[in-house]
Amino acid sequence: MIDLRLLREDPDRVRASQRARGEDETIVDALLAADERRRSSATAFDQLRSEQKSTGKQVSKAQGEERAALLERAQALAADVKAADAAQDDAAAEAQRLLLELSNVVEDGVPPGGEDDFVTLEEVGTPRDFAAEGFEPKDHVELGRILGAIDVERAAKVSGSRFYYLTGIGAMLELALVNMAMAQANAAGFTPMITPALVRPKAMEGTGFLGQAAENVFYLEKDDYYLVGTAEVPLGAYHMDEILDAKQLPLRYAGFSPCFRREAGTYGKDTRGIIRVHQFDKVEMFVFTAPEEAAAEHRRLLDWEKQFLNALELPFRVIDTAAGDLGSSAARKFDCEAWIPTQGKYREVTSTSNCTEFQARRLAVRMRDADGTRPLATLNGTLCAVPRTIVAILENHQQADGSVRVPAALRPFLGGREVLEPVGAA
RNA sequence: GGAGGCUUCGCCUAGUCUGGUCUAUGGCGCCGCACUGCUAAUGCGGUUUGGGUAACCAACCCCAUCCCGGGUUCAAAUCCCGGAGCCUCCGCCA
Repeated sequence: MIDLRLLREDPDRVRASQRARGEDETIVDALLAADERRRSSATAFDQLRSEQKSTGKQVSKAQGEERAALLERAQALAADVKAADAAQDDAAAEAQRLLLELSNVVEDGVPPGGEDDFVTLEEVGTPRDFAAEGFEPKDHVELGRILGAIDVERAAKVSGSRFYYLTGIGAMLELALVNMAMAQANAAGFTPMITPALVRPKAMEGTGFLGQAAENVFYLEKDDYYLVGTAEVPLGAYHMDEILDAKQLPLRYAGFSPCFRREAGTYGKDTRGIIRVHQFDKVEMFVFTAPEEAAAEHRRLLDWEKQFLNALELPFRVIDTAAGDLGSSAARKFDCEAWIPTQGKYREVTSTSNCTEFQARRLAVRMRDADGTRPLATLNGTLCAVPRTIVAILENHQQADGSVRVPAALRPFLGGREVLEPVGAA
């Protein structure tokens, strides 16, 4: 949630932000009115309650007729207080409901527009020229079959579409990538974490996934649990309702978790292979830091993402996502998109968001320093989303015979292996 | 799944039986000040969080907050009901 003081003092900025996102801007005025009602009803309640308390105290001291009179007055007050309390609760709930609907205020410099209006910040590496090398690149599904690494057909039998088995070297490849990512994160000062994948509604709502993203969330109604779509949820909620000492900031966590996504509204998109799946594993970076540090930390997260992709020798580009394509919690988002040879385009493999104080307010995570107690900033970034990284590695490092070269940095995590060799058909 | 115990202002804790003086006790930690020939000891003061009010900052003041939500009552940390979390034991289980 955003700062109500900002909303009161500079509503135009919030309106402009909503407009840039392509979201409802009338909510700003509705919220301003609701906040006004909340405050006036709270003041009314406070006054009545104050009178009730002092009257109650007099009752305990009074005797005889005076006591009877006070009691009568106190009884009347009790009814008034009850009504005022209910009115206050209603007003507060309405204001809170609207506040939770409002997305984060976008950072200055974010490109306006929708999904296609991103700005490319840089291109790293050069896509291979397979024509010049004299062979047609195979896609990751074919390579996965040849290598005995990916089985989507049997996954469809067992779980339906958008599922996969990683088999043999494919399974080993996931473990190697995860270990490599964790090693890099640990070296950079992150605390490795293995997190819950089922969370309570509060954690989901606090991190901002029950708004526009809700349709992509798996929910276990019988138990009132949500399946997380990213470790961002359990990592962000980790310090829920806590006040962190500014001296221990920034707190950097690298969480490994399964991720579950319904992929509603993506019918027909990426139906082949493991680009878009209902379940995958990911190593996610998450940072709690002072708000004034957030923008710089965002760049650092991007640098760590680039470091990982560079270590895997993948050609990629970095884009500055347009306002309309931001998640509700994010003020700014950078995506790294790896080159996918058989698609002839760049596809998102990692993403880093600066959520400023938005999530921290919802989760009640605060910091204490010389300036007192105040909300802090949260940021997140993908270090390694396993399936898409595997796709990029297989396709970019494939050789004419269907084998795949292992990038040097990954070899120590694969027992020194330099090439993934085709296996006989299963 | 069954039985029991527990949850108080960072941590530990008193208070709950017997409702009002709880405006919540004490210790630890932390902050400030004083003092001693030094960053130790001692003394004094402060230290839940949120909202409102106020606005240069702050203080003062008011309300809420004793796990959460209801209820009883003029009045609830305290009594009643429901829920959550943690712990122990039994059962089951990777």
